Amino acid sequence: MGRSPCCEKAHTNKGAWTKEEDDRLVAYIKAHGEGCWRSLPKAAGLLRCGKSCRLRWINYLRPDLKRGNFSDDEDELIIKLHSLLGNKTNFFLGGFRWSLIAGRLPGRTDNEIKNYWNTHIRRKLLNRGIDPATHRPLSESAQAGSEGTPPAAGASAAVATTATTSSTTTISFAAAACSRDQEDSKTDVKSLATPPPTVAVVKKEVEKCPDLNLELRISPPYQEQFYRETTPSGKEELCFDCRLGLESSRDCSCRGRRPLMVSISSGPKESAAGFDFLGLKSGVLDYRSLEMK
DNA sequence: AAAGTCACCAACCGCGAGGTT
DNA sequence: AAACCTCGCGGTTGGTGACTT
Repeated sequence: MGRSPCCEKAHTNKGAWTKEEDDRLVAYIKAHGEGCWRSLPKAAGLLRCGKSCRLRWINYLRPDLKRGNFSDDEDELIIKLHSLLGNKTNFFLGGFRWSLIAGRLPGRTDNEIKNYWNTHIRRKLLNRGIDPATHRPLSESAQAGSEGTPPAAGASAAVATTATTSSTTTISFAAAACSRDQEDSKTDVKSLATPPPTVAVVKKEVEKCPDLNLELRISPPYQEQFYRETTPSGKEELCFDCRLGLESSRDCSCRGRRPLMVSISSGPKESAAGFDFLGLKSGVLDYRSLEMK
């Protein structure tokens, strides 16, 4: 039954990696590619656990990693995403948070972002009087906590908890007309996460007027969505919030210039309309309501 | 200059989901 | 079907350098 353990812990090194170990790991992965972490240490001549090799590669040795300080834009992006994705209790994203945020920050790892959050952003938000966990004013969060209200997952920009009973929680999303759902349901695709490019997972929707659609579209960050077409020959840059799909945000600075949302199934031009963050484009996710028993 | 404190971040740990035998 | 493994995740720890007293 089963397989043998991934490594014999008694015979593995721990702690900081040496230059030689790094070189061996890089050379091996360059020659054989990623994966098979279990057998990699032995094959590469490393006295390390496969798990440790994977971590070292992903967090430090990968050639596409961006080293150095976070820019202000990255700061704000992390805060917005953290606010949007909430904590691990976020019901539809499960335990994912840092990895999703990392997916929107090319060259950054979840571990790096997590560390940065804990050391910089957390303090920054506290200095602004904002609770890092709930993204609400500290006083408000304290009050909510004392009333026994669980902290909002922070997805206020896109998700609103509208009703709670002792046994059922109903969470409503931006409404979409049911008739449109039915017409469009066979062509809609949704994006929830953006791991490295090249992977595409698309599942066709078959249900009519579903309460919750969890289809996934995994795609590279879409640069085109930073702009929208204003004329057949011209494009206008979107504000930071719209790039994140937070066009309803109070901070949105291009509100007045923005056209009405176009049905995402209107054809190939849809992508030029932008506003598609994690598939939370209004009208894309047909989460009219979801009940959690 | 030495001691204490703080900040950073690489690495470890434990867990859950999903796959394999 | 059950046992066991791999992978990938978030939380946490510990080493180290910078800064302050």
